[in-house]
Order: sequence, then C-alpha cells, then structure tokens
Amino acid sequence: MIDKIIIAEDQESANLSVQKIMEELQISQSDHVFYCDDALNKIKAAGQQGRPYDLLITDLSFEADGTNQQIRNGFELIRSVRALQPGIQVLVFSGEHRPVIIDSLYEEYEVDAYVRKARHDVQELKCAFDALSKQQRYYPRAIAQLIKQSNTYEFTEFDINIIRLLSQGYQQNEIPAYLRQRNIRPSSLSTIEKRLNQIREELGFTKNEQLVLFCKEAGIL
Amino acid sequence: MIDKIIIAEDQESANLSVQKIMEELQISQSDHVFYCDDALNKIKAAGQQGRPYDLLITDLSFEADGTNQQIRNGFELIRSVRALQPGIQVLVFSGEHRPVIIDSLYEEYEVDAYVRKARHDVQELKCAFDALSKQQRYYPRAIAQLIKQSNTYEFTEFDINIIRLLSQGYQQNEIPAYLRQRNIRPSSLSTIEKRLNQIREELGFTKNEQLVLFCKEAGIL
DNA sequence: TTAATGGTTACGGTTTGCCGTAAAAAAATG
DNA sequence: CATTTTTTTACGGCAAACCGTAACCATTAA
Repeated sequence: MIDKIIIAEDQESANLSVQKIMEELQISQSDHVFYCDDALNKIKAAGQQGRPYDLLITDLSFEADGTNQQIRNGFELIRSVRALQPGIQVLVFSGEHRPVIIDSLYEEYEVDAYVRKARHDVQELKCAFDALSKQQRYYPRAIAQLIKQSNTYEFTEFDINIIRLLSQGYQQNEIPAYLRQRNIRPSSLSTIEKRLNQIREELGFTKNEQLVLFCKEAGIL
Repeated sequence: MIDKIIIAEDQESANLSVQKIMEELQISQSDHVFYCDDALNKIKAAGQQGRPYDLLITDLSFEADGTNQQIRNGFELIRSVRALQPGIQVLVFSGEHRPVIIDSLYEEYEVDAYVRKARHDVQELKCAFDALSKQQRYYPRAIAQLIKQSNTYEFTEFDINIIRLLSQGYQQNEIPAYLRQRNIRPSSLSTIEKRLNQIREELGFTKNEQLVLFCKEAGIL
C-alpha cells in the first residue's frame, strides 16, 4: 500500500501535473518539492518521525538557479535517498530517452519504475503506480523496444576514453602519453587507431566526426 | 481580449497542466489536441464558422507514433496556422533552451511569446498570457540573458553546410564536388580548408570533432 | 618447458588534412 | 574605365590519420 509520497521536480508545471494525478489516485499524503536537497531533507525527517515515505517520484535533470544545492540531479538524489532508506520505492519521471541512461537507471540505480515524459505519460504514471502498489517493478514495453532498437554497440571504458579525448581536441598521437600517464592500458597509438577503425566499421561510419556526434546523441559523451 | 484558445501538446501531462492553468485564468473556451494536424483542422474549422481562436499554445517537438501526420512539429504548425489565420497569437511552450532556436522563433516565425518548460514556468505562462491579452509580445528576460551569454559566433549558411557534411561522413576533398553539383559558391577545397581553420581558431578549437560537438550542442546541427 | 592463442605494439606506405604563398577572379572604389 | 581591395582558387610542403603487416608479449594449455 502506497499512501505517502514525495515528488521532486523543478519544472513547476510538471510538478503540478504529477500532483493532480496523485490526487486522482487518492493518495492520502502527497508532498512536493522543487529541489533535490529539500526532497532528501523531507525524507530524512519523515523517517526520523517514524512516518517514512513509501514512494519518491523524481525527475533526473534539475536546473541550477544560483541557490546553493548539495544534490544537483536525480541520479545523486536516488543514491542519497537509498543510502538513507533503502526500502523506499523510486519512480523516475523524465524526458530522457537515451537507452543507455534508462538502462543504467534499472541496473545501476535499481529504480522501481521509469515513466518517460511523452505522449501517454499520464496513463503510464497510473499504470506504474498500480504496479508499485503491488510491490512490482514497472518496465514499460515502449522502453524495452527502445533499448532493443538502439544500435547496441558495446563501447568499452577504453573506447569512451578515446572518443572523449578526441572530442576535447586531443590529437590521436597525443593520446598514448595521456593514457600512459594514468596507467591506462593499452596505450599505444597503434591500438588506438585500430579501435577507432573497428568502431567506425561496425557502425558504418567513415569519419570520427560522425562517431563523436553519435556518442553525443546516445548519451555516452 | 483572449477567450478562445487551443493547446497543441503531445505530452499528456504537460497538456494537462496548461489546461489547468488556463482554467485558473478563466478562459471561457479552451480546447486541446495531441497532434499538430488536429490543431490545424480545428483552427480551420473555427475560422470557417466565424468563431476563430485568439491564441495557439504549442510545443515544438512532437513525437511520431505511427499515425500518419502531415505536420510533424511546432515550427511547421506555426507556419501553416499563420498562413491560414495571420492574426492569431502564438505562444510557444517548450523545453528548448538553445538560443539560436529561440531567436529564430521570434525573428523568423514571429511568435508572440516563448515560455520555456523550466523552474517557474507556471508563473511565466500567466505573465505571458497577461502580456498577450494586452496585445503585447512577451520576451522573458531569462531568454534575453541566454542569448547574450551564448557565444554568438556567426555561422554562415556556408559554414553550416560544410560542418553538416563532415558530420555525415564526407571527406573534405569530396565536398567541392558536392557543392559544385548544387551550384553553391565558393566551392574550392582551399576555401573549405580555410573556413574550417578560421572557425576553429575563433572558437579556440583544434579539431573538427570539437566543432561538430559544439554545433550539435548549440542546435545548429 | 614448449606451443598456441589473443591481444598489444612497432613500423612503413598511402591518403587525408593542415597551412602558407601566390596567382586569378570578382567586387568595390575612384 | 582603370585601379584597388577582397575573395576565391591552385599548388606544394608537411603533419596527422589511416591501414596493413609483422613482431612482440602475456596467458593458457599441452
């Protein structure tokens, strides 16, 4: 049974809609905040008072606005909250569509539900809520599709390193020194060239410019 | 006086909040649709019945969902609507933050107001509405700041052409032929090299990979 | 220990990109 | 129209990137 929830969302209109939807679902106690820090504080206080929240609904990206905040985004918030109250259910409500990110939410952050801000999100929120009420995780099929569709080329840590350096203006022949300095192996120019060649080939690209753009769009950079 | 409006927004929850806000503002007739085509049709019908809409509130990005739609985004919608009913006021409500895009909304599309889906968007929507009621344009100061901040490096049509081709995998020495085929001038390899060099220099970049990423983030690509 | 395997590195030839100079063409000026 | 200025182009030398081959080295199995 879920009857005490907290909504963390900086965008006022989105925050409002979630509140309305929760009203319709007859949640007895629903709080909302516009900053991650406020969310954590409220969760902490509620726990200490023996009336913990059952569910956190949070966005991923929060915009800095000059106020001094410790927690700057949904990822950090989830980590902090789970450290404090591991049993709390977490529903992420965000516009994020990049498969790698959504995947990491379920795998690394172990969220209980992800609902994408998109066409039928109100209905999806209600479905997700139902599932969570039964202590089930909610994994919308639209997302399963997205992840399947995505050219699931597996970038290694090493690959991402190289591509990031390129996108920062490093020349390929400067990269070995950089890697050696950090004891990253392999580090030879030859291997770097070979990796890039292989990656381009597998993705059907001819230029690193394409690769950089691809990684940006996929959320890897 | 604004008393008949239409909301075009595919994201259900956002559509809902705008409806709520318009209720609070006591709009007598407020319609909402989830597709651009529906918006245009309703506006057309209303005009023919002699009861035209005063205001269109629209998002910019609409997601394709398999249904066959003629108009696929807010830009196209604005164009079509203005061709049909030039006097209608247009308020864009979108998450878009890239200065070039917002700038083009005011300059090229001549929208009456832009409100960014962000922290205080509800309040901003109300302010914008007030301004529009008095037949004023609404140009939030936060956006003026954004546009000022932005490294306003002036890319020409030509520059963007080259950079786009690079990001699509063209080699530099293939570009002259491409340009000549389309009668774009200048077209020599030398000029292309020179432009790229100049652009990189002015932005403090050393590699085209950086440039491509920069253009992507700035909304130019 | 030896042999085999897979990944890493070194190296050389070729292509592409980079950058300066100077000629040619186009545009602006008197 | 002639002259100056600017833009575009052609070319050449050099550096970087590309790509194949072969040597090297670590790990594992025989």
